[in-house]
Amino acid sequence: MNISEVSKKYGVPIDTLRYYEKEGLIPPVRRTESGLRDYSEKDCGWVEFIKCMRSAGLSIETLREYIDLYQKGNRTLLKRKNLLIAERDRLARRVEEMQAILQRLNYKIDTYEDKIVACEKKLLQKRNSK
Amino acid sequence: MNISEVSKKYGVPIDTLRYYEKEGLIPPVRRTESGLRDYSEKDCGWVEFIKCMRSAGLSIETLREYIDLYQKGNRTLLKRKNLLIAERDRLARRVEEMQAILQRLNYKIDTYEDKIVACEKKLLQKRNSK
DNA sequence: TCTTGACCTGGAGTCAGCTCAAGGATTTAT
DNA sequence: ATAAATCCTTGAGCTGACTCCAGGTCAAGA
Repeated sequence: MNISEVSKKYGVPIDTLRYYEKEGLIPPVRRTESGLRDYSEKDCGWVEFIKCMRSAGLSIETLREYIDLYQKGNRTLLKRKNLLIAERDRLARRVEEMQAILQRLNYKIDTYEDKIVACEKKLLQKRNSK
Repeated sequence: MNISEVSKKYGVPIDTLRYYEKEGLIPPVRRTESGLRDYSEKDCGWVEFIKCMRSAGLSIETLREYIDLYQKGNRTLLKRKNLLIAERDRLARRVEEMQAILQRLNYKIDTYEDKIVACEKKLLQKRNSK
């Protein structure tokens, strides 16, 4: 699979794919004889994983670290797990925070309803009193 | 309340407070005779609101727009409500996405448990066969 | 064969959102 | 009364994460 196919398949810009690889977020992709990237299934898996984790807010730095550990093989399993746990916990806290803010927004929207009704009433009264 | 008190109270850096005001995220704060900012209760309320909304990911631009509408008075009530609804919907989608990724991370962590157990077993077998 | 489009690299540019620095006025503690 | 801390403004600098550009190579259709 060439780079533009991967780009289309996962909705990640070509420049970003190259950037991720350069930054070590994706293990080096195999090349054709002439030097063009040829993504394997596994490479695609990485692209999808990185896209997903980035969208959850994991930093480039964190993901680089994870891939780095991955490339060192089995002896980093525990470290990788702990990294994932730390990120999961961070994400969980973030989600809770956002849910609370969601509540707050909902409440605020409700009070806007009331304000708008009150405001219309006032306008109506004004009109009637003319 | 002076700027450093507000900064401490809400955990927003002084520079950021000035930046928010300059960018119109907070209505202009009243000054003392000599030009120092003197935050009212209401100003503090804005600071808290902006801090909260920023932490939920609302953009500077969006918040500027909201404060802008607010300062135009009652005739923008509906617009403000609609803005809040749009942001709430965006946030809700975001939260759902993040929950899904949380699931995925949890699953991945579980499989790491298994891998680690399998790996330890293998090591043990090696040691015994020596 | 020629040309057009996709790919390559290295490095510069961009954007949001702060954060810091310089130079000067004001307030507060001694 | 004076030194130290805090405030002010303007404008530059920084960080993370891309995104674009120039200049060159490669591949596939007319």
